[in-house]
Amino acid sequence: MESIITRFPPSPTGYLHVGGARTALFNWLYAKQNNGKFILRIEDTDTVRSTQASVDAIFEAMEWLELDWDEGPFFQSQRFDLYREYLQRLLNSGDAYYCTCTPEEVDVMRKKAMALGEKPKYDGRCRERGLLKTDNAVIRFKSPLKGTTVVEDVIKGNIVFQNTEQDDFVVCRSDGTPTYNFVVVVDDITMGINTVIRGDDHVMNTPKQILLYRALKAKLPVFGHVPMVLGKDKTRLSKRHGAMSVTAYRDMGYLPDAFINYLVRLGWSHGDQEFFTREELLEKFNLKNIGKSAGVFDLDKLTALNADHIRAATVTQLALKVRPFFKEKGYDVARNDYLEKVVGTLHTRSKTLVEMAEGAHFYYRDTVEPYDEKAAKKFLKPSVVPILTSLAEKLDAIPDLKEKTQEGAFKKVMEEMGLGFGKIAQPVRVALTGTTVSPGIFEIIEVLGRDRVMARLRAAVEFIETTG
RNA sequence: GGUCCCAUCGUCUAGUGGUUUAGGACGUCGGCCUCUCACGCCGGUAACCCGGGUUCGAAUCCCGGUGGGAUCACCA
Repeated sequence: MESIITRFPPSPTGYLHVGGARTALFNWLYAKQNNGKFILRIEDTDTVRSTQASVDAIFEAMEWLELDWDEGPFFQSQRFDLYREYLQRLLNSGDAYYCTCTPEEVDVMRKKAMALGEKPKYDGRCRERGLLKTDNAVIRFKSPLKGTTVVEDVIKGNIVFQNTEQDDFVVCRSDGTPTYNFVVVVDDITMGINTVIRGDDHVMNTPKQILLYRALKAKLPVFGHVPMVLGKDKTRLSKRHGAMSVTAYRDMGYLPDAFINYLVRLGWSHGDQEFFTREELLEKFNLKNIGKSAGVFDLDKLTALNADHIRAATVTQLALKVRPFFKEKGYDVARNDYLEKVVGTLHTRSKTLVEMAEGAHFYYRDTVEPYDEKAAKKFLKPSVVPILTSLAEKLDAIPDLKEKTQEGAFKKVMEEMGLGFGKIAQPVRVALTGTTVSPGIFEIIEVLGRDRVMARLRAAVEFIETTG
C-alpha cells in the first residue's frame, strides 16, 4: 500500500486559529499513525494580504502544539513557474481558454442571470472563440456542460454535483497569477498528496478541483471534509466568541496536549473515552469516527480536560511548563528544586498554568502584606495572637520542619487553647499566605521554611497589635 | 435566492433495527469528605427537531417539512 501523504496549507493572512489547528492536527495524526508524511505548505499567492508576521505566527503555533512536518514549508509564491507550466498544459489540451471579458461584463451577466431567477455565473461566451493571449485576458477552465461530478468523501459519504452548476471558473488572472483552486490542485499533484483532510467550507471547491485533476490526468486523492467549529451561538467561530488564535490558549495556561485532546475529541470519538495522551491519539485516531455535524467550542470542557492533563503530568514536567508563567509574574525561578516543591503543592488544585502561577504568589513574596481585606478582618483578630505566638514557639523548637513533624506542635496548641484544628489553621493560613485559600497548612510550612514562617507569624501578630 | 452539508441532554458525544426505563463527559444542583479552597466520592437534573412511511419492532432505514451551517470572486 502506498504511504499516506497529508498536508496542511494555511494562508498567512492572520494567526493560526482554532479551526485551522484542528485540521492541521487531523492531518498530522493521520500521517504519523500511518508512518506517512505530513507536509506544510504556505498558501501565499495573495501577496497583498500575506505577511511574514503571519507566517511566523503559524510556525509559533505549530511549535507550541508540537505538530512537526516532514516536508516544507513550501511557499506557493515561489512556485509560479510550475503553475505556468500546468496552465500551458490545460491550454494545450483544450481544457482552458483565454477570455477577454472584463469583470464588469461578467458582473452584468451575473445580474442578468439573477434577474431571470437563474444561478449567477459566467455565460461562457469566450469559450469557443479561440482567443489568443492579450494583456488583460484571463484563463478560464472549460467545465463540462453536462453530467455529474461526485465527491467521494470519507467523512460525509458521496456528494453529487450537477456539472451544469459549475461555470467556467478563472484559473489565471489577467495579471498572470494563478488562482486558488488551480494552485491547490497543482501542488497536491506534484507533492504527491493522496489524502486531503480539510474544513467543511471547502466542499464546494472540491468538484472544481476534481475536474482539474481529470483534465490534468492525475489520480484523485482521498477527500475528507471535517465539520466546522462553531461558537456558543452556533455561528462560525470568530473574534466575538473569544480567543481565536491558538497561541492565546497557550498564554491562558493550557497545556498543548490538553488542547489537542480537546480539539480531536470535538468531532471525533472513541467510545466514551474523554482523556487521551498524545500517544493514545496517535494510536486510536481514525477518519471513520469523525462526526458529520459541526461542534460548538466549549471553554469549560477544555478547562476541565486541562485540569486532567495537569494532574496526569509529573511535577517535573509541570515545572518546566509553568516556568514562563512564573517568570511573567516576576517570580525568581532560578531555584528549580524550590519551584518543583511549589508546583507539588499546587499540582492537583490548578486548572490552568495561569491559575497555578497566581496560586504561587505567596511563595515568592517577601511579605504577605497587604492581607486580603476580608481574610484579615475575619481571622486576624486580637484573640488569635496567643495562638500565633504559641504556635511559632512550638514550631521553632522542631529541628526538622517537615509536613509530618509539625502535627505535634499544632496538637499542643489545640490542647492549650481548647480549640479545634480549623480555628487554628485559618488564622495561620492568612498569616502565611495573606488569603483564606491555599494548599494545605503543613505543606505550606514545609515549603516556606522556618525563617519565613517565623517572620510571617511575627508580622501577623504585629499587624493585629497595630491595627487592632 | 440557487447549490451542498448537518440534526441525540445547555455543550461534546456513545448508540449502526430489538440487549435502552437512551449510556458517558463537561456544566448545573444537592450531599459526603475536610484545616480553607480545590481535588476526590455519592446522588439528582436534562436529549433522540416535527410529520409521514417501511417493519412484528426505529434514535437507528426511506420520504417530506422545519431549523442550523457552508458556499455562490480575476480571496484563499
